[in-house]
Amino acid sequence: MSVKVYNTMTRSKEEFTPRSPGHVRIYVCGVTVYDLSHVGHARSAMVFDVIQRYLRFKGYRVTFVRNFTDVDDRIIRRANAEGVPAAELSERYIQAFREDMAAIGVAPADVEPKATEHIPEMIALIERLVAKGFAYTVNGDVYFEIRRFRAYGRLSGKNLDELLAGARVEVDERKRDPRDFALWKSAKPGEPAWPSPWGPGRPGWHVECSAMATKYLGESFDVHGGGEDLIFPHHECEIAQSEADTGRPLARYWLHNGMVNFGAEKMSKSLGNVLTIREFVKRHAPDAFRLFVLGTHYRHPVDFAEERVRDSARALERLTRLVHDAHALSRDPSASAAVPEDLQDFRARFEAAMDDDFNTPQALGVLFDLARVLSEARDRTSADERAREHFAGGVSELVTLGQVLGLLQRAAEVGGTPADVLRLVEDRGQARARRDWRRADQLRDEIQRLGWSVEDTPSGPRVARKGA
RNA sequence: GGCGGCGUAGCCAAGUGGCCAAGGCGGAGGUCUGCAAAACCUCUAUUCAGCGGUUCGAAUCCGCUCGCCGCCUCCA
Repeated sequence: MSVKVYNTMTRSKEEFTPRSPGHVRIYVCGVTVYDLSHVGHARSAMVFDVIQRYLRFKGYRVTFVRNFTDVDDRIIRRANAEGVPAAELSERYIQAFREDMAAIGVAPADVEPKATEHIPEMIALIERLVAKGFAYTVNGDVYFEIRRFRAYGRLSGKNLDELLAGARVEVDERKRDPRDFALWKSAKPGEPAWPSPWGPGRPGWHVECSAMATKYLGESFDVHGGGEDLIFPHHECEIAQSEADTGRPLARYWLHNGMVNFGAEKMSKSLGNVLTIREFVKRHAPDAFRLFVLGTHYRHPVDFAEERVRDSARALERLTRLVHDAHALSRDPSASAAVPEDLQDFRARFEAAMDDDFNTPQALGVLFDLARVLSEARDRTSADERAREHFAGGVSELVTLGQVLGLLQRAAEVGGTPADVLRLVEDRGQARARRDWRRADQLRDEIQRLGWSVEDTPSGPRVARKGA
């Protein structure tokens, strides 16, 4: 079965075939590191994390690149306000971003290039564009001349004349055309600057991605991704620069994730309606966010709401419980049991959903269908050994498929229960046997204080880490 | 104004020509139970914003109407 992806460039679903058979090269626009990242950034990162995971699951080798924009007006402004060097500020937020990603289970990219470490590549690209007549210099600035590149506007479906008509673009007398964009900005006092053929300055935003993507993935790679708010002008400009330079398509497939809305409006710094990832993980389990995000197709907008995340957390519990129960039943949880024949259909359904432009809501439906079957199977496990094996095999399949979506990672690696907790559980069992309910309830409270929960089931007490 | 998209049960959300319109949350009933909680089982949209059309057949295609959102400016 082959993967189909929706390509923004052609506005249709296309069969996915990487340029090099078996090897997928992906570039995703990362964040500008001038502040803490919010759940909108988290969604984007998570969407491409899942895409990347799925392609690996399908047997592709994947080279995944996600950049950091660490030189930019906002970084400079913020650094000046705080009285620290821009490099120090951006480094702080790169660290924060990495911590946040780890907290929500988003894997690091294979390469995470920073703009400031690729200035020579950018200068070289700009020089080529000047030499080829696509760019011009004015007093230390370099601009890309939009009219020289025929295909400008193709990705975003913009009509060049209408762009001009609507022009809310800053009027800058030095540009030949208001729609031209900066490749190189000359340094003003107090700004970080690098030497260049046009004098000291810094790169424009769009040129970073072109230079870094090409450096790590080649002139023409497979997937270029990012939020849909980057389609114009960012990705449009990247295409113009790179393709003017090489004459080859920068990427074969352009994938864009929908926005996160907060109170019916797009979550965004400029609107001030953001929730940082940091703030979020204080209140919710990471997997609850993942389930929440993946419950909507990646191209659609999603309205963020606490209540909705809590719904996801409840749903998630049903899955993690199955995993914990399988561990409790199995002598050797690391030995993954064979997938029972009657459960093999689920993987096919899961793949069919994911093959269709990464339809995670449908894939989750398959996981919950499997969970229902497993729940019934669990009820029979106390009786016989074969039922236990069947259950264990089914749960291992649930974990395998869940991990493709980045779910159930922690639940699956849950180790033993600490001895002190086990002792309390044991004591409580004895108290219950004596019908000493007061003592039993005291012990339950104590167990909960240690961050664990205990529930009584027909087959004995069930112990679990809270929120896992 | 230009471009793109959305409107499916109380809430969220798949489905985009033809088996009973996935799945989750919530709700109702039941099993289990010292209590509590959980879990498990069953049920929960004759109907897909509205109107008209194409078709043997439409939530799915076409047209119109209403409502909502994104991009066109820094933005994941």
